[in-house]
Amino acid sequence: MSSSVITRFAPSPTGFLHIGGGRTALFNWAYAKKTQGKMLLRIEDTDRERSTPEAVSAILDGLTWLGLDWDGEAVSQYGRASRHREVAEILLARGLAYRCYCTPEELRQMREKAEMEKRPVRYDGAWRDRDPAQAPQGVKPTIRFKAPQDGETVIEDRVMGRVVFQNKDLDDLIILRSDGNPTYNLSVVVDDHDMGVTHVIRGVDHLTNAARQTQIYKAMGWSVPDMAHIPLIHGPDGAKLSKRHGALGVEAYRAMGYLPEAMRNYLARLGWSHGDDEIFSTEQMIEWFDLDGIGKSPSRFDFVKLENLNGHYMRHTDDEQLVRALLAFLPHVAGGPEMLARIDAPMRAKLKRAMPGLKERAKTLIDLMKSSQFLFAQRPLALDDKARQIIADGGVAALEALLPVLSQADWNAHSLEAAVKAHAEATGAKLGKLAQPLRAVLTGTNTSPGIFDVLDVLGRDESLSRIEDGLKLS
RNA sequence: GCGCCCUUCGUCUAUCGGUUAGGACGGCAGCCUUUCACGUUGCAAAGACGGGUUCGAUUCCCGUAGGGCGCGCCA
Repeated sequence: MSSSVITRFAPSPTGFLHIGGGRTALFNWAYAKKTQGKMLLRIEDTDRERSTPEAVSAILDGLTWLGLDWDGEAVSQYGRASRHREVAEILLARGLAYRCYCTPEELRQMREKAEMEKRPVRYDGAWRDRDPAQAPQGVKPTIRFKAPQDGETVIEDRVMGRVVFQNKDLDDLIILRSDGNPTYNLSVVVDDHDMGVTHVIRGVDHLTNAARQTQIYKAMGWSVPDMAHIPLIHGPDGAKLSKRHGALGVEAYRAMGYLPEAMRNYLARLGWSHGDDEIFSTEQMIEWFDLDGIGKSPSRFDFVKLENLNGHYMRHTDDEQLVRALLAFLPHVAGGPEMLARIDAPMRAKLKRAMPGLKERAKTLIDLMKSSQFLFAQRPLALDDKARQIIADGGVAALEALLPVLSQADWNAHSLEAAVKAHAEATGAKLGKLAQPLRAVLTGTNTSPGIFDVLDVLGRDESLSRIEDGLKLS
């Protein structure tokens, strides 16, 4: 009994994997995992004009980065064209399809006329019942599906519910182009059937196609898979996703410093819910995932929330893993390779030791990259405006007093803190008045991890030298 | 224009006829504090509108408005 679930992700390789596609893939993947079924990957490359191998690898990379895998080899839809043609011929032979000799130009005029007269834009079925003997010379025909003209086509959608289309609103679509290549709606049906797909999970933009595809399934006598049409993701302003918003390839999210596990969590929560649960591991998501939990309304992409979630994942990632994530991330971001070049073994060790303080303050890997700069900085440090202000604001005196205190202390965060606090008490100085000047000369900025951790990680020699550099500034 | 779909705090959402309409992000205020964060406490914030059905509607039905998707020899 092989009643197990088979889903598929079927992107067309005309560009990168955008965020909506990523979520569709995630849902297909999660559902397959949840049911211990399979998720297949099929590249819908029947449009030879627009499909590119670069796009195929971009999509594969994107999926891989997101942590989504698929069963078996990615299937090229174009590679199955002869089977699609075969099915078109079967339909033709059974009288369920016919040759249409309209030229593209004629069709264009038909559409324009309909639009001008404010009539529905549909193929008029000119060749549906016409004698093929009347075929004009020199026109290569297309093959059109002979769609039912009466009654209705019903889709029992797992997300949208029961959706009814009147057959009179659906015209005879072309299933085989005049050049002999199949079109999308035919290919999808044939492939999903042949590949044993049991559940089709895709964007609502395919809802109308679902009706036409259902008609083809029925014409072939094939059983129709379960369908789940998920709502689209809009930009933050509610409008369509644009380049400025979320219509970025998933690799752009990688370059923005988001962790794949955070992306998975965020994307899952966008349109799908399991009660009030907000943060869950991928394992938990798989366990909980179900088509019933998918909402019907479109959602907006919210970078702020993504950032918050990402920050949560960063804080909860262990130091060694985060160092690795950062190192793996650097090649993908501007300035990253240069930074990577400076990270030798001792520097990597420092980075890891500083990580607990660093990750507490970072929402993205970009933040981490920036906030760890002080570790790599070459003496004498360039101070930013705020750091200069602190030095100018009585910072020099504080540093002068602190220098002997520090140089006599044991060099670890605990002892250094004790020494500085004792000094503060003895002199009546506020700790902040001592910590900020130290932060300024040690990091060149006014924000950093806890100052005693900074001293510790930097080490005695480097720290004292940076302080002395600072004293020379005045 | 035609067809289909959608509509709860600013955003993501819970609710599957009876709740003070809950949670999360963000916002505001406080606490914590060596900066920034983190953490923590509290506050403000929603059922598009109009009709039904019902003892009772956010929830079911109809309409209106708004939004989205589709209408290719693209996928």
